Amino acid sequence: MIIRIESESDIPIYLQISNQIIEGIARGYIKAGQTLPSVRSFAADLGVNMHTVNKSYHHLEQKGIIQIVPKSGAVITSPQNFNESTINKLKDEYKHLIAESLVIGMPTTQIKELVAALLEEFKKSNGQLK
Amino acid sequence: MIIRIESESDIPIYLQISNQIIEGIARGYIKAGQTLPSVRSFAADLGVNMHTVNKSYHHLEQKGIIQIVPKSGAVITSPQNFNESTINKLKDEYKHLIAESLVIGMPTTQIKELVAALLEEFKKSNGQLK
DNA sequence: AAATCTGTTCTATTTTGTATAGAACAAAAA
DNA sequence: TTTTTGTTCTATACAAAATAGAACAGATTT
Repeated sequence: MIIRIESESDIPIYLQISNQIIEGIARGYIKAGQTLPSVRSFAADLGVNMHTVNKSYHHLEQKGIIQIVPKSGAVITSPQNFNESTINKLKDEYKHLIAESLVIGMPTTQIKELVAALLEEFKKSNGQLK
Repeated sequence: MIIRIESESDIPIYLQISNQIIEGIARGYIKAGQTLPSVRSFAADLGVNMHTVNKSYHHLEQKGIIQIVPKSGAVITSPQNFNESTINKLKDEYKHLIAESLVIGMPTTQIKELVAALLEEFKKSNGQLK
């Protein structure tokens, strides 16, 4: 799995890492039970600081996406027992994203089509999706 | 239109204001051609600094959602001629949001239903939606 | 015409977030 | 036993966010 860091981006590096890991899981490049690289080796690969990768991992753990085993590694968790607040935050993000789409003039049909197309794209990469 | 600021939130105040204005437009509470409150009066109402509201307005102007007329006011623009980068950023946000939803185990049907339900909710508030 | 209100611009300070750096610790793995 | 692991600590540097006060010039209201 390839991760690209854009230093010019307005998105913090630790979030760029988190987001691309999430996409990698959704696409099936990494699967539940597998382990992420150590913070030191990953940082060396990406050319960033160890603490930046560490922050990214803890960000993913807070979302319930990975589990950090002290002195061992970061393991992708199975999609289960995720907390309510994570789901509510996601729903709020959907609400705001749809609101903005409507405001800039996207028709409802186009929004539905965009979502359906993206879901198809992920399904294409990851056959195990429900 | 009522706007609530949560000081505990990790979302910056100026973004909370922007987001709720966008939702207000999507819901039809404010319509194209109408004017937003002055930065000073709005700031007084919300209990925040004038410059924070000013930042929010300029953020909305950059998105093409309002037009700031110097020495006059901030006017809601009609949904037209939006730049490509705004749309591409939106699509990227949809992609990441859907990826995260899939990772925490939401079935594709549930994602589609959530989007459809939110679209219905906005339609219910705003009859003029396409 | 005068007073008020408007967004703008400027300096200034405080707080928080981001990113890097280096060092040390204790436990797990090789 | 040596290496690797995540963790913790101090430290620095920079940027973003939020507040504050003042002043300006144009628009609006009285």
